[in-house]
Amino acid sequence: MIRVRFAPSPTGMFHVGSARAALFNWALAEGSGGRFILRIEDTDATRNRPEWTEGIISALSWIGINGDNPVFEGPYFQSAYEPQHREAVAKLLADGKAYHCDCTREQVQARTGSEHKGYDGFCRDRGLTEGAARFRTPDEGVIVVDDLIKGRVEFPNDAQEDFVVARSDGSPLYVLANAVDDITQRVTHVVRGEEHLPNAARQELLWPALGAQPPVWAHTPVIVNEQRKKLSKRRDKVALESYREEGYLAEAMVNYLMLLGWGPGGDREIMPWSEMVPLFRLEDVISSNAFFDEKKLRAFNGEYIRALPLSSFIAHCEPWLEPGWDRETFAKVAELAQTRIAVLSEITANVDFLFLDEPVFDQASWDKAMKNSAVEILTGYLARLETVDMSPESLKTALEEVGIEYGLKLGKAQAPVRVAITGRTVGLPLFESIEVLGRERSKDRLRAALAKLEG
RNA sequence: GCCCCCAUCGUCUAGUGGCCUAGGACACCGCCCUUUCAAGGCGGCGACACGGGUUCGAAUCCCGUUGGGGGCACCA
Repeated sequence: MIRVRFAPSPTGMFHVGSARAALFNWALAEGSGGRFILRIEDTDATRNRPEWTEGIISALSWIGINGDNPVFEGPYFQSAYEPQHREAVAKLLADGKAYHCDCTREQVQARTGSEHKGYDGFCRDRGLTEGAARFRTPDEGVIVVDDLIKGRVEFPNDAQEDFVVARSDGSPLYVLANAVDDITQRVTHVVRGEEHLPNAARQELLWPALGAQPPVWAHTPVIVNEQRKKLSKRRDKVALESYREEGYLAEAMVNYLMLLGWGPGGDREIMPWSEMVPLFRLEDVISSNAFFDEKKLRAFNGEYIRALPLSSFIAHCEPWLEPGWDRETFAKVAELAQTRIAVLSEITANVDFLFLDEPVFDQASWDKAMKNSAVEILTGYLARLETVDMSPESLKTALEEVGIEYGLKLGKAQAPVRVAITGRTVGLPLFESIEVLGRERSKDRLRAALAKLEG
């Protein structure tokens, strides 16, 4: 049985690159009837807060990775396994596969004459009983990492230093703890970001030294920004939560993320998770870096929004509607808004005019629409609004008639009315908007606009 | 500096020696539809980094160059 793991360390936010790695693992596990193990690597006390762990769990859950599916196992906490990590270090030491070293970084650099040479093996045969524990690496030959995505990768041993597996105080380091946990949790496939490829070389050595057969490796390419640099929290929008808060649908996010480095083949890109799973193969993951294109994500999100049943669309909009906004009124225009937004947060700008006492004021929109015969159009339409039937068709005919008087087609004549009613130059179909707004409120707005124009 | 990875339209990709006049999607540009804006329909622009091989034949295989990227902690 295939057992994969996703092993994030708790930081302040959940990275979209992590999300993709998690999805690849999840797809592999689900598609093979295997297990997906969530392991929180919380051994660094400085980056370890309960709410961060909860953030990871909730972010994973949002994209469909949670205990509702029996494929899910965990979460385990790495800190709970420290005794085993120490035991592993002790065994390595006892077997002569690791040795103590008390060199400082400065001493090593002084001996090698370079800050790039790495450790020189000075303490290998000093028989120390204290200090950091270093793993003794082979002096010649190559380490072979057979990677499902990268292929056969060779690391020359003469470029591999004796790396530290435990600090002087005995606390284990990542490369060791990670391997020990993977072994005890019987992980068969390690699927993670390419930045870990160098770690794979060292772990390829560690696993046998710990009496285990190395796992199947698969290192996914990095997700990059427009400068082709790895997405970083400092420069780029990388938090999965921020996309969620903007109104991206989980299904769209998942679909898009899966397509970064992998494709179902054929000419179809929009595809539900359930159809992707049986198609997913690590061997098909592309091995070059991929740019995170929010424009395309947006387009996908728009597709998913439009595909929503109306009632579901309305439910999804709920978090973006102000508490005082009447939900029945909103329901009347929801369908008109559905094809007009690509992220949920955009819903407010489309419907706010229905709920505010006055429409928002936008100088650019005002200047663009309130010129030429604006006063005449507004005045004429205001008069018609006294008696016209409040149906979109009649409302439209009435405006057309006013327009004809001044030699304006509907496209021109509607502009000042639209801005008077909604405050904006673009938006939902005008006559449906007026119908829902109501006769009196619509008249008030035309009057207010006229007052402003003449005052 | 050292080790490693990568290289098809601007972007994500299809392509695994002949099916390629290189396909799709996003973006962009037109046109249609149209009360604005979208949505939708139709069409357009646009790529095999370069140089050598191998082969009857190379986007596909090999080598080199160039260009990008990742990693080099008693962090994870």
